[in-house]
Amino acid sequence: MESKKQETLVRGPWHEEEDERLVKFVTLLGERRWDSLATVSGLKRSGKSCRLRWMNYLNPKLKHGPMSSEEVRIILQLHALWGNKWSKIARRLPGRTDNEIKNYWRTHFRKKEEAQNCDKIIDWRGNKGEELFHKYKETEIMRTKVTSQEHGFDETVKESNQRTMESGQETNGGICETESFGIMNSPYENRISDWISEISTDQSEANVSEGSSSENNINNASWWFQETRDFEEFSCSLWS
DNA sequence: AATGGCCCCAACCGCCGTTTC
DNA sequence: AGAAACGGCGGTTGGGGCCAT
Repeated sequence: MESKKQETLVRGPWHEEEDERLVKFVTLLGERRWDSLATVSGLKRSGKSCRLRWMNYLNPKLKHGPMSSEEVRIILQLHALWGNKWSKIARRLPGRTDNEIKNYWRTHFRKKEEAQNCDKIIDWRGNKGEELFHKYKETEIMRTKVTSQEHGFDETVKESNQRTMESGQETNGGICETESFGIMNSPYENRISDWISEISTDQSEANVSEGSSSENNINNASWWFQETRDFEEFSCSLWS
């Protein structure tokens, strides 16, 4: 039974229609119970796969674009503090995913660290690579002093930023300011927004236009949907 | 123009902790 | 209380695209 279910699952890259459908159902049902969502949506994907696609790509809160030097600085500092705790680091970088940060780190820093044994880094982006990496190593040393993780992070970064300011180097004064990063208004985000507005303005159309299986899926969804929360609440939790 | 190597990143895997029944 | 389902996490892989030759 389980193996038969596995056989029918689609794997590999997502197609546009799948993305649209996933966005539609996440908007409707919320970011939870991914297995149920996968079943109900009619997507031949595992719940895990749906969750991953949403979390790493489709979520409109995500930024899509190159890392800013400020983000890179934060990644370096936090990696020095926490090591490969990508999800933890990602929580400090609104709009960035653990996967993205992990990939970024591996691409830009891991080899350099290995190759140069932490002593020096080439100017990887034609701007403050060496300075950033120096700060990273500084912070890494400071990590050894940290006893409480959460407390340690806050205090260490404050100290680090304080020192940076005192030495007259450029800073924005702290990690909290990443909250103010703007979401890039890419064509991609516009498309997502379009899909979402389509959903919220014409949900009934989905029942009619998407064929009988989808109709059943949406009908199946409604009972579960009503059991949990109303649409307003979902909207708030998702998009605010 | 062909091709081989490298880089980047989306997606998958396996494990583990948490939640639900 | 315990089993099953679910969700989160870090590591790994595979393929597409770019670039040098």
